[in-house]
Amino acid sequence: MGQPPSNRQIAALLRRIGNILDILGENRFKVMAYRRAADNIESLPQDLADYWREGRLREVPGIGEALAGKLDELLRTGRMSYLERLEQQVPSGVVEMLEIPEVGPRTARLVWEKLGITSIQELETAAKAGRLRQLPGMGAKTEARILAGIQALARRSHRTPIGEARPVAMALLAGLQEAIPALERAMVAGSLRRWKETIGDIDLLVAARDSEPVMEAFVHLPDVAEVLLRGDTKTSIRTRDGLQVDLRVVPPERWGTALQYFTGSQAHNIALRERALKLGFSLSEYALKREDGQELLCAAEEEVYEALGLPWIPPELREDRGEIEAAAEGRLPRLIETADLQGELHAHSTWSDGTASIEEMAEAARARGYRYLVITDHSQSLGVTGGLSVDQLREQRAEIERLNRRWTDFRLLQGAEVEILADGALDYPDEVLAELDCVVASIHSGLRQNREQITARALAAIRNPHVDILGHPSGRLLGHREASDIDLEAVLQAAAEAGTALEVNAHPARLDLDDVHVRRAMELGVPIAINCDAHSPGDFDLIVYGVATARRGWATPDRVLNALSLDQLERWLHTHGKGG
DNA sequence: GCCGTTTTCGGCCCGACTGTTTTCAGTCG
Repeated sequence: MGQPPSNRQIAALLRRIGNILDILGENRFKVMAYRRAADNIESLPQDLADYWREGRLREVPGIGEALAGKLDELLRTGRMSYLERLEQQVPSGVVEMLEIPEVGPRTARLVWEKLGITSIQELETAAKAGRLRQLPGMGAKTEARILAGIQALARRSHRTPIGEARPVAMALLAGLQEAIPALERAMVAGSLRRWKETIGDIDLLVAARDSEPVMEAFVHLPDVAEVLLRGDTKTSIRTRDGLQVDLRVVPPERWGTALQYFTGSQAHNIALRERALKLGFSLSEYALKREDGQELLCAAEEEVYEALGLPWIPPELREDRGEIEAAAEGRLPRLIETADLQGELHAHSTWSDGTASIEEMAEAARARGYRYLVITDHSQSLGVTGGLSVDQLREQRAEIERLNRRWTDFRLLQGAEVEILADGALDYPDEVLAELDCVVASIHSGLRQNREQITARALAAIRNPHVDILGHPSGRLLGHREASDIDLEAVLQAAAEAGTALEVNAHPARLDLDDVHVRRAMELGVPIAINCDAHSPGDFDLIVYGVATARRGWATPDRVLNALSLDQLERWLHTHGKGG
């Protein structure tokens, strides 16, 4: 039997069931149940197949008796007969239509039944020929919206990495503030405020008495390519590079409820509203409403949570992954903050593929208030990066020692980003690694090896007593390269045993470990290092992305290596993995 | 479909915007 399906594949199957049921007009709560289960499975840190093997499927939120039975069949046989039956009832092209913005289950079913349309291609042809407007409840405008939706889908079907979306959002906010200097408050909300690794669309929130001038200024910002909809409280535009941006304007006295609502996530909000109902409130973006209709306004977000008997919950945690329960029980973690960080453990210089000298990198780190910086240039086998030979490594040591005489409040350490070779050996011999202060071991080649091979490489590195940190463990590049097939659960278990740290690479194209595996690292007691993998002084600014990812994984400062003081760090580097 | 500090049955978040509507359906978040 082949490999069990991944969580993502299973989630996709359940979403497919949900979509087909939706088109067939099934009970919407049943549809939602499939989608909710899919979301929950996708955010599990371990393979669902592991839960299944241990008979713990029902422990996953959203999996009840019926779904457990279907998943059991899938994991036993590789098939799900229920889905196969459903697929015979609706052509796959009709299901695909749900991907089109503006097209939902009703529309998909309508064009299928009335016009016999069974693909996005046919839908486009029919729309262009003006045949959709003949359908009941449809007109020329709807037809045009659908056509625009099909084109938008072709232009941008994927989510945008946060590193691309965030600067766009900041520029739009700055543009608004410039156009309306008297703007009371303006903030990013939505998945961007939660620091999700990819962003579907950008949500902006503004407090103002009069929304009209704000909306007017917004649609005339230079980056706006198209106005999708325009109302009193909500306006949506598409930017020139295809990002959708929603702007909402609320009166200042309702800022708290509005910010809470527009920050999401949807799952968090639903859970919060259910809690509100139990307490006799109805919660919306405008107010908490009592059963007698009386409104309780919240100008600050804290007031919303307080009214529901909860402490304020950091946006990074708002995914309905247990944060509401933890808040209710006073168990919210004290999350790591950028200000906790004392140094950087992964930085390159001109000795390999960095753009700045060791001295420039050190001064930049020191200027940020860091107390230490580990220089980790590439090892010899990575030719394209100018990896260092053993001799060069020793020359570099002299340079670092010379520079260190300069400061009393700051220290350079010598490390290396040593390549984990295709056969699992490290790119420097042990006696060379032993001379280094801090060793980051990473995989840059052979990323397409099968699961056993690539996992074995990582495990060998983790168990080498000279290796302190496993760099960017999954090897993914958001939007460019999928994660390798590495078994991260095995990696985390081995790291817990060996006392080796795992990196949370802060580069917004990596964010690797990701949030759910950081969470698992916290459960297992695995230390993490939040690293910029800096190749220039400017890269130190990327730390915010890494800290946010760690926070999304419930990371606390006591588990973060570079939150240690220099003394503590040196002690840790000296003793870990050596039985000390 | 799931789920339970009232419920193993009867609930299941709440509202904006648009278009084609004489009062609402569909989509979205």
